Amino acid sequence: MTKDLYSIPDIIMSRLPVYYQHLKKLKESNKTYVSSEELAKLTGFSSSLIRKDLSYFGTFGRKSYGYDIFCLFQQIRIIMGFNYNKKIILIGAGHLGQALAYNKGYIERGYKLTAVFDKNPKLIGLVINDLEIKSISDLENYLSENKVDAAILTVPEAAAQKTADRLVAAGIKAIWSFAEVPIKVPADVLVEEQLINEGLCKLSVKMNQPRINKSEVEEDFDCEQK
Amino acid sequence: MTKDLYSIPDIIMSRLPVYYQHLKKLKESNKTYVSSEELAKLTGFSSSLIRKDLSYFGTFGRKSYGYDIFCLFQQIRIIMGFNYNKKIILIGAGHLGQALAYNKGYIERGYKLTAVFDKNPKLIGLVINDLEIKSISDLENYLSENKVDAAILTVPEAAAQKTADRLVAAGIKAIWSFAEVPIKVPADVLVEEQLINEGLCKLSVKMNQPRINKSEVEEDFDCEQK
DNA sequence: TAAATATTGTTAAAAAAATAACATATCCTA
DNA sequence: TAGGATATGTTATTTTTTTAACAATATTTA
Ligand SMILES: NC(=O)c1ccc[n+]([C@@H]2O[C@H](COP(=O)([O-])OP(=O)(O)OC[C@H]3O[C@@H](n4cnc5c(N)ncnc54)[C@H](O)[C@@H]3O)[C@@H](O)[C@H]2O)c1
Ligand SMILES: NC(=O)c1ccc[n+]([C@@H]2O[C@H](COP(=O)([O-])OP(=O)(O)OC[C@H]3O[C@@H](n4cnc5c(N)ncnc54)[C@H](O)[C@@H]3O)[C@@H](O)[C@H]2O)c1
Repeated sequence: MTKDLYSIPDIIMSRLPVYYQHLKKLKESNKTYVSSEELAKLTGFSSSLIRKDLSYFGTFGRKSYGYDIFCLFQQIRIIMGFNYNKKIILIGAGHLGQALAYNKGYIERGYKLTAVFDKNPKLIGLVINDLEIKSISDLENYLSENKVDAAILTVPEAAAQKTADRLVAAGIKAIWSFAEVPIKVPADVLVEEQLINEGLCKLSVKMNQPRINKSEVEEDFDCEQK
Repeated sequence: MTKDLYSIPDIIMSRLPVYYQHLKKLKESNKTYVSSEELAKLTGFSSSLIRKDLSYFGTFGRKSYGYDIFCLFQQIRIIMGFNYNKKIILIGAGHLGQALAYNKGYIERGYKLTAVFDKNPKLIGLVINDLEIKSISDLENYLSENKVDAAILTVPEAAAQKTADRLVAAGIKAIWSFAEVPIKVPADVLVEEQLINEGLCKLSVKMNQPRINKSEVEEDFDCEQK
């Protein structure tokens, strides 16, 4: 792998989780090889695009055979950094926070959940997924004593920015935020704003288009131009 | 709005939820207008791109002033179909299903949750968000008697495809799936696979790149080429 | 009211991404 | 072992997307 990966194009990066998902599934089948054509059928991307994407990272295929499913899967894990152990904490053990804590999707991606924090006294002390929920007031103390690579932010919108500020002040450099509000951080901190409702938006747009084209929509609500 | 919206380019569509999110926030400030330059600062897209995106749908701006925040927000709601009432059901009232049911993110997007189904007898009959959880065995019956536009799928991976098949057979034309496995449906059915862990993947990739470039990664696990 | 300023909508140019094409290599069969 | 079949990796072409530039127009200021 000779390529400088500092700058994986976003567009390629956005397809990696899709490849990952399909390879994970394929790995459990009795096949050992998969062709770019088959992957195209599964993913909806063209076979040409898939070969191009993969060739960005190296030469993984075998002519007239295709790609070794297991090896390609491992390579994608390396590219995405899943084989590297990272520590993560969760702030906000409400509905979504608990769902995420139990789900363990983070484990296969190389993250170990090391602490969970909340503000609600009724939650503090409860155990979810083998971790006792800590008081948010212990956050700074915990972070000063434990190296943590990233934080999951599942507090209510109103608390999101303030909590992010605290995390940043305490040295956190990567935040996975589920708050429905955009949060601001210094340039050296990574933030991924996970818009959970994005799929719902897309469905709505697609379901809506036939209506729009039939002009069934009244568009005016005293916002005329000029 | 004269443009045929059947084919909003995916790339534009993918930015609409971001505009929506920021406008929602701006709407609560004391500003009434916002310029493409300000939106650029907030969203990270270039001002030029923002003007181009918006001009795809119509002429919403006011020269030397910018965009009326409220009107633009409403226009985006119309484009995304949020002002149109849709009915949705939820299948799988586990951790994630319940979080979604309580969250109400669907309400502002024009969806009304009309029923929740699960398989677990311990859950059936419980009330979440004013809805009594029904038995999944009542699904077909319910759908034959009630018009439903879409379904949220939050059952375990193993049950995802089978459940999707049942939904399709019962006439559902749009599925918002959280299962971590790709599901197959006929061409006339819309599916949005919500990869919740995508943000975690992106964080991992970005956190990993300095390491990769320092070649700290051992890449071989008996997958050499040839 | 005229000049300076601001900001859109659109056109032109540049850059990026996707597709198509194909040369090359490997496999399989007869 | 020769010849057909298969499927990669890469190059060339096309298409899409983004950026840059700017003319047009409204607003603000002096
Ligand atoms: N639940 C969903 O399906 C969903 C979907 C999209 C987005 N979100 C977003 O995710 C976030 C959490 O949603 P939820 O449904 O879990 O809400 P929730 O109310 O169930 O949970 C929020 C938790 O955060 C805790 N909290 C509040 N302030 C805190 C603080 N300052 N420090 C630490 N903990 C604090 C609360 O005690 C609570 O336990 C919200 O921002 C929401 O908009 C949720
Ligand atoms: N929880 C998360 O954070 C998270 C993240 C990403 C993806 N997911 C995916 O979302 C899905 C649900 O996750 P979860 O954490 O809520 O799991 P969960 O086990 O808490 O909930 C699943 C629910 O589905 C019900 N169920 C099972 N089979 C069913 C069937 N045939 N018909 C109807 N209901 C059925 C179960 O009784 C249970 O209540 C899974 O596919 C998971 O991979 C979850």
